Amino acid sequence: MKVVSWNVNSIRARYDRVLNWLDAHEPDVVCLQELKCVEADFPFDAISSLGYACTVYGQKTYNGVAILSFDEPKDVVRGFGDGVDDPQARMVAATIDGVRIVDLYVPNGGKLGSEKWSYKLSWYDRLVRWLDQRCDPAQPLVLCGDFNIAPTDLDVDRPDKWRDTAMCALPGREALARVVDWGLVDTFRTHHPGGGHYSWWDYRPPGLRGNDGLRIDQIYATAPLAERCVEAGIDIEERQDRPGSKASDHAPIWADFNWD
DNA sequence: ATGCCCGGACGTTCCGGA
Repeated sequence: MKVVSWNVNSIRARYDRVLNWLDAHEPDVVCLQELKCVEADFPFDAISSLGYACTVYGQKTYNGVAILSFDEPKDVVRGFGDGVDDPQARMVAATIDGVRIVDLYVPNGGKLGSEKWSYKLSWYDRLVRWLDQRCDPAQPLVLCGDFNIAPTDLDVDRPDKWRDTAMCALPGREALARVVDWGLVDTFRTHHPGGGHYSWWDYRPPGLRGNDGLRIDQIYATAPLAERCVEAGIDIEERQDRPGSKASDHAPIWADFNWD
């Protein structure tokens, strides 16, 4: 089972790229973030024609997540359902081929100390509560997406520049660590213990040209699944613009599991 | 100290992104 996570920065702006990439790689499960559209504007027909069922949680202009899968999605959940009044579409979950798939677009966090920063930290707290109450680390589960946190300085090209930002500041890293401590393994880090691997580069200079990257997209797995992860990677080629085709600011990341 | 580059929108500049 090949699982992909990709923040596409607008599914409509990335329409051709996403279709071509899916056609070329044929992953079993694809978790998309930042659709930036409501469900009615999602390209169901084109993606379905490649064989995928689409589980979409959309939102106008901002956010929006989706899980694409060859197998039928079961037990679909949109949002934490924790009683918090939160209109932002940042989480969707489904069970596919016996694996619980959880797709996240964690809030950016804005400036440290801002309202958005508080929202990000509380969102992480809600995630941990949801995992504790609704999921089991002894069962096969994938938790993936855009976490908007570089877990350690190994995941940052210029740690000094990014230290006091929402992507790297200690309270955020501690919040992410509490999620991981619930019972998760970082599939990429397991297979690539060294630094210098990133999944996001700002459009603005120095960006990709200057390799000012962060590894803020991750595919985590619980132990019974992580021990079956045979390889993981980042498709940095897809971060490159091509003639007439602009890239997302995030590269797709993937993990391959020996599962069925 | 800020913008740089993008995408989206009751657009003609703004907001949000990370």
